[in-house]
This record gives sequence, C-alpha cells and structure tokens, in this order.
Amino acid sequence: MKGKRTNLDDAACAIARSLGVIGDWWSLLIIRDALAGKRRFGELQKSLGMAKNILSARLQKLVEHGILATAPASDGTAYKAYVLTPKGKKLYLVLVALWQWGEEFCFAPGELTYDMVDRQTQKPFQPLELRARDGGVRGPGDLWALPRRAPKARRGTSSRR
Amino acid sequence: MKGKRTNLDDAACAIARSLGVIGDWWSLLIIRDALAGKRRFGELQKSLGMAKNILSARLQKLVEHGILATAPASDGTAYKAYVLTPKGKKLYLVLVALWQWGEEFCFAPGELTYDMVDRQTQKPFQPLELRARDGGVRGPGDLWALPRRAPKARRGTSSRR
DNA sequence: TGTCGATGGTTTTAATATGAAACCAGAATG
DNA sequence: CATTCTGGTTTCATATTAAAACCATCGACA
Repeated sequence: MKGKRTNLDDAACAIARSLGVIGDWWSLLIIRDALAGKRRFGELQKSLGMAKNILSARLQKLVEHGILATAPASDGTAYKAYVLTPKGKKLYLVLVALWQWGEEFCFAPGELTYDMVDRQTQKPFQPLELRARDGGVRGPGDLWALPRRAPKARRGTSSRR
Repeated sequence: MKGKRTNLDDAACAIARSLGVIGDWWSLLIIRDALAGKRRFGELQKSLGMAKNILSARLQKLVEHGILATAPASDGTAYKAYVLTPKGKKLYLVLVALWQWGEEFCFAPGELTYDMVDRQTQKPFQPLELRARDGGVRGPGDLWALPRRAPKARRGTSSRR
C-alpha cells in the first residue's frame, strides 16, 4: 500500500523479523523500562515522556506479540500492570549491545552520566563477545547466512541429476 | 512539535541514543546488507526491496552519523559505493543479538530457512552471553543503571554538609 | 456515600514520514 | 552518438506520529 510501513513479519531473515516486532522508535525503550521494574502505564509514560496514545498502541502491540503481559497491579488496586514475559526478558542482550555501542560512539567525552553495571557488584559488564562453537572470538566480518537444506527431504528425494 | 518523531539524540541513556541513530525501520537492515558485502545503491535497493527515496534518505543519515562512508566503486566505474566504517561494523553485536532472538521467538518450527554461521567453520555461533567483570554469566535481571558522580569534582569540591 | 482528584486510557487534529511511481541527469555501453 | 543502466530526486496519496482535549473508572477521604 502507499504510505504504509512495509511489513517485515514474514521476512526470511531473523533480523528483519525481530525488527518487525521491536524495531520501532519506542518498543525497546519500553522494554528497557520494564526491565528496570516499571510496570504501570503512568510510570512508563512519565519516564519515557512519550504521548499516551502512542504508548497505548505500543503496549498493545507488545502484548499481542507476547513480549509483555498484563497482570493485576501488585499494590492491590484494580489497575493493571505490564510485565515482561520470558520472551521479552530475553531481549536484554539486544539492549546490552545497544548500550555498549551507544556508550562507545554516541557520547562526547564526559557527557555520559550513567553506566550500565551488574546489579550485584555495581561494576560494569564485560563487552559482549561473539564466539564460534569452538570458543574462538569472532568479529563483524565473520557473519554468514547459510541457507538450510530443504527440510522435508527424505530418502530418495535429494537433488539428483 | 506535532507530527514529528521525538528526538532521542541527546537522551542521557545510551540505548536511547543508539536508537536515535539506528532505531528506525530500515537502518539495521541496511547495515546487515552492508556487512554482507553489498555496497552499491542498486544492490541495496533490490536486496531490501525498499523505496529508493527512503533508501536515499537513510544512506544519507547513516553517512552523516559516520556509520557508512562513501568510496569510489571498486570496479573502476565512476559510481560510488557505501562502506561501513569501524563504528558501523561494531554494530554487528546488535545484529547478532537480534538474529538470535528472532531465530528463537519469531519463527514457526521448520519455517527458518537461514542460519547465521561462522564464515570459516560454517557452524552456528554460541549464544551471546552477558558477563560480569568477574567472568560470571548474568541475566536480564542483573542490569542496572548507575549514575556517575559529578565528573568535575576536585579536592575540596566534594559534597559536604 | 458522595465528591474530587488520580489513573489509564481514547478521540481529535495538525504535522510529518513513508511508499510507490514518475521523472531526470550523468555514466556506461555499443 | 544513441541507448541503456545507474543512482538518485520529485510528486503525490496515505499512514503514522505527537500533542492536547476529552472521558470513564478507580481510590481516597470527608
């Protein structure tokens, strides 16, 4: 269609699919705040400083995608809380990767006012590392997308010529 | 302003800043393709299937932000190529995190047609791990944002009451 | 128990961003 | 020198966004 954002939901690439779900301006920030313990609509809205209608739409989408779930508020009131599902929590590695990159490249010296630290030790984390199965560290040039064999292939169906 | 996307460029949070730069529908996909070796405008446009004006705008933004740079095409023609800078290449960890998450949560069984593998061994990578400085593995609940002390503090300037 | 403010949204409106297609200039090719 | 290919820009219709106004329900409290 014309002004409609292209739908990435059934791309073959896993990156594209992920972005189809959480690849907009706000979703990852909502997840960041949820991970930091913010659960209520108003809390999120104030912390993020975003328009309420947009927050509402995003929360709905994240719930639909099983990243957030609604639960009764923990303080006994009838209001509801938004909590991360296991699927949502697993996005923390994306957040860490973004944090480490942003920290390195998006701040002038001295401008950074927050560090991301381990809650227990209050010390920074190690930089993430990509490791091959043999344990060796790999870099940006080592990524490769390998097509899978046709999955339904049984005896006698394999490519022959 | 009214219909304008809120500017995240000077947020205090590193995640927000990162998203301000590469947090839109297309940027990370462009970077993925660039990492896969695609360098020419047409190549990118065909591979991504996106509108040319949007690609043009995104490339411009990525160049402005120092993630891509333009270079003369390698085949001797007068056309230009878009290549990742070191800053851009370092986004590979974000891509890997998104890939691993998407692979796990965004595909029906058997639907996945590509694996992300180590170029040399053609075998999958290990899942990324978040490690504290002591080497221990940490999870989503261990993230913490620690405010930095005021940086300019010298002798005698410290908080006293 | 009735009122009043807080909470959690939805609706409306104005502005901007997106996508598709048409258009165009310069480079390559013959 | 003509023709096609490449790399865009322009135009237009539509979608998405942000801000503000609005509104229903909940909670606190007199």
